[in-house]
Amino acid sequence: MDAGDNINHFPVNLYSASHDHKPVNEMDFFAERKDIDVRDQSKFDDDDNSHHLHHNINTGLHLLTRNTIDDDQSVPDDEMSLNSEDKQTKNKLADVQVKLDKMNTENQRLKQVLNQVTSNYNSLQMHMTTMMQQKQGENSNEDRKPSKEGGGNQVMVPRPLTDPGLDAPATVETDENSRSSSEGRSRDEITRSPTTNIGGRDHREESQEQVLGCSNKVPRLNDSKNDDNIDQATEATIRKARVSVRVRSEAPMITDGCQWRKYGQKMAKGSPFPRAYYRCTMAAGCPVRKQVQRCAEDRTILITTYEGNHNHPLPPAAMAISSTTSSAARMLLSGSMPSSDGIINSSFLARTLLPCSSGMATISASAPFPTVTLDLTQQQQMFSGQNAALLPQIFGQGLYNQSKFSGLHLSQQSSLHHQGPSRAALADTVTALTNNPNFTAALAVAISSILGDGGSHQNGAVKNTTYGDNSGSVATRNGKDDKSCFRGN
DNA sequence: CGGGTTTGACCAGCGC
DNA sequence: GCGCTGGTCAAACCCG
Repeated sequence: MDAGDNINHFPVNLYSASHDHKPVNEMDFFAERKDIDVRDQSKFDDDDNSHHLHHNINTGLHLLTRNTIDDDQSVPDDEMSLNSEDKQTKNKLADVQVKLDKMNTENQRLKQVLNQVTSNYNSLQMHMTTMMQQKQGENSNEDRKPSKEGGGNQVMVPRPLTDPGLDAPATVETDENSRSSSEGRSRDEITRSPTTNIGGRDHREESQEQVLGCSNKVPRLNDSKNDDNIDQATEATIRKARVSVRVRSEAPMITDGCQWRKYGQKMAKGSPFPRAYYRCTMAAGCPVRKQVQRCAEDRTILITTYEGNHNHPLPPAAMAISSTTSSAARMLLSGSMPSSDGIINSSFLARTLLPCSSGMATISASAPFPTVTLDLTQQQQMFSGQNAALLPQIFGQGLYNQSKFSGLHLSQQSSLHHQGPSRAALADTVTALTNNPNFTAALAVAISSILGDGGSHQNGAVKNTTYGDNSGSVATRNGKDDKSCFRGN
C-alpha cells in the first residue's frame, strides 16, 4: 500500500471554535454549513476545490432562499398577515442576502487561501526539483571518480540499518577485484542460518529486502539499466529513510499501535541516556525497527526514530507510522539534498503547507540516513498551555475512526492560537493539504506520536523499559565493550 | 514454559 | 592499523 493511501485515509477531526470546546468532526462542522456538501470529498480533491465550494455555497443559498419562500406559502393569506409576512420574507431575504454576501466573501478568501497554498506548493516543488537536479549532477560527477580503495567503481550509499539481502547483489562492480566491500559484509550473513531467527530476521526478510532493492550500494548512474537501478536506489533510500519524532513524554516509549521487541540497548555518544533498539514483532520478518532515546539536552523529550516498512497489515493507529518512512523518503527524494550545513530546515515547507506547523519538521540529509525529524514538543506545549485535556481527543479521537474522509486532525485551538484562518478556511486548507501524501505522512507521524504519548497508560506492546534516566540505575563502564552499560534496577 | 528483556560481545564503517 | 561508535546478536535472565 502506498504511503499516500494510508495517510489519505487518516481520519479528520476538527474542533469547534466554540468556547465549550465541543468536538465536532469535519462532517459535523460542514453539516452546520448546510449549504456545503462535504460528503462528496472528490469535490475537494482537485484543484477545482474553490469552484465546487463556490458552487455548493450558491446552490445551498438558492435552496435556502427557496425553502424560505416555500415556508411562507403556508402562512395564512389574509391581508395583514401578508403584509406582515412580506416584511418577514423581506427580512429573511435580506438576511439571506447578507449571508450570501458573507459566504461569497468567505468563498473568495477560501479561494485565496487555496491559491496561496497551491502556489506555495508549486513553487516548493520547483525549488526542490531544481535542487534535486543539481544534486544529481553532483552525484553523477562523483560516481565517475574511482573508489578510494582503488577498487571498482562502487557508488556507496549510507550504510543501512539492516543488512542487505543475502542474495541481493550488494555491490555493482565493474572490476572483479573490487570485493573488499562484499567480503567485509557482516557476520550476520555467516551466522544467520535459516534456523536463526532470533530477532525476527529470516530469509523471508532477506528476500523481501532483495525484492525491495535494499542493497546498500547504489548502482552506477551510467549503468545500462540505469532506470531500474535508479528505481532500486530510490526504493533503497525510501526503505532506509528515517522518521524521527520528538515528543515530550515521561513514558519510556510512545505507543504507536505496533508491537515491538527490544533487541538491544546501548549508550550513544553525547548522551547520558541509553538508546534502545526495537523491532516490530507484529509479523515474522517485519523489517521495521525503531530507536528510542531521550534527548540529551532535555530528558523529558523522547526521540523515537522509525525505519522501514511493515510487511503485514497494521492496526489503524499504526497505519500512519507504517507509511511514513517511505513517504518521508519520497519527500526527501523529491527535493532534499545536503545544503551547506548539511541540514535543510523545512520550516519553509511546513509554513508553506500548514502555517500551524511552522518549525515543526526538519529534514536532515547530513545524517547517515535521510531523516525527517518532527519536533512536536512545541506543539505539545501549545496544546498543554491552552487545554491539555484536549490533546488526546484532538489527536486520538479520529484515529480509529474509519471515516471515509481523508485528511488530518487539526485543532481549532491551534488555528486560534496562531491567529490563522477561520475554521472554514482551515478546513479547506486541510483538505487541500491532505491531498499531498508527503505532507500528510509527516504529519501522521506527529499525530500518531502524540496519540501514543503518555504510553504508560496505553496498551503498549512493549513492557516498560528500564532507562538510564532512573536515578541510580546508571551502570558504570565495564569490560572491553562499553556499549551496553545499563542494567535494570 | 514461552516470550520478552537484559547485556556482554561481536562486527562494520569511519576517521585519524 | 587502530580506536571509536553504531548496530546487532544471542545467551542468560525475568516474568506472567
